[in-house]
Amino acid sequence: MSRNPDNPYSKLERIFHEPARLIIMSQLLGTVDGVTFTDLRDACGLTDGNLSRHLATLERAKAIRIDKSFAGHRPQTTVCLSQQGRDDFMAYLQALEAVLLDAADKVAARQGRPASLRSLFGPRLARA
Amino acid sequence: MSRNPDNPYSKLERIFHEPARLIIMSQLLGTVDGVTFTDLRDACGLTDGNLSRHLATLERAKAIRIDKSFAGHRPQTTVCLSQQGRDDFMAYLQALEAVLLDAADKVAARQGRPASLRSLFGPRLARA
DNA sequence: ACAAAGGACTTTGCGGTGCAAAGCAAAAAA
DNA sequence: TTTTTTGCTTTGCACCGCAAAGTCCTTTGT
Repeated sequence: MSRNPDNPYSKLERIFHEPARLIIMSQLLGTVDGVTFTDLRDACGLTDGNLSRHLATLERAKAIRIDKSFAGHRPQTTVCLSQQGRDDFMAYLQALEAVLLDAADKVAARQGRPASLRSLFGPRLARA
Repeated sequence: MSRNPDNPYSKLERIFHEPARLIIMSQLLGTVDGVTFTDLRDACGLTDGNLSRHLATLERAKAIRIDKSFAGHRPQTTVCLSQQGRDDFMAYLQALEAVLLDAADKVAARQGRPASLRSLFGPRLARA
């Protein structure tokens, strides 16, 4: 990875390339006003400790904002995607797509047929 | 990730989810008779040490076979995708695709337009 | 009023791993 | 013969994901 850092794989930002953070970011992608800690935990199927740690990591990278307030008398943490986080994550997703297309090409070439994501990965792309 | 292990993200096999191994497997996907250590190293842009370690990991997972022979008087390591490795990696790629589609849906929903991978990630998918 | 239970997180400990640098053995070059 | 190059493997360390434990407050019995 170090010798030619201009391939699509080198753009796979480590910060997002972790399954737990991938799912966190995907959840946040669908929101406008952020999500509470507990909702996010349940939606992602993560343990409290895990989510806490990953959120800290994402906050350090300025991908999210973490607002602490109260709901009634209980503490309530709200997680919100930052604009930079949204932009960076979209860039990461595009890099992922490039990786996928590259692999699809390889398989197609080996089988001597034209590259076709649909026939490689099934009919789901028909929706696009 | 531990609470509901039935989401597409939980299928992102760690063994393949490492950028270096992702590129290694993608390279192998295009081959029939395997690749030499040095060719693979150059194609992937990895250092010797790095490639060696990742190959050992992939071999332990039975994703590849490593054949050692001689070319003339020099040692020559040939790396070959196993059938299981090919199958498992294809499954991983499908999981990746599901993640991508999920994210695309989230973005589309937030913007109030129908899900469309093409418009999210650019025109490259038009080839499919 | 007091104790026990529950909620909302955070911190700790550790096993695993990616990476670069160093090491090694054989062959080719000088 | 000494040096350099080739073709790898091993070592060391710093980082990191994860589960378990801990903290602090609130609510619910009794």
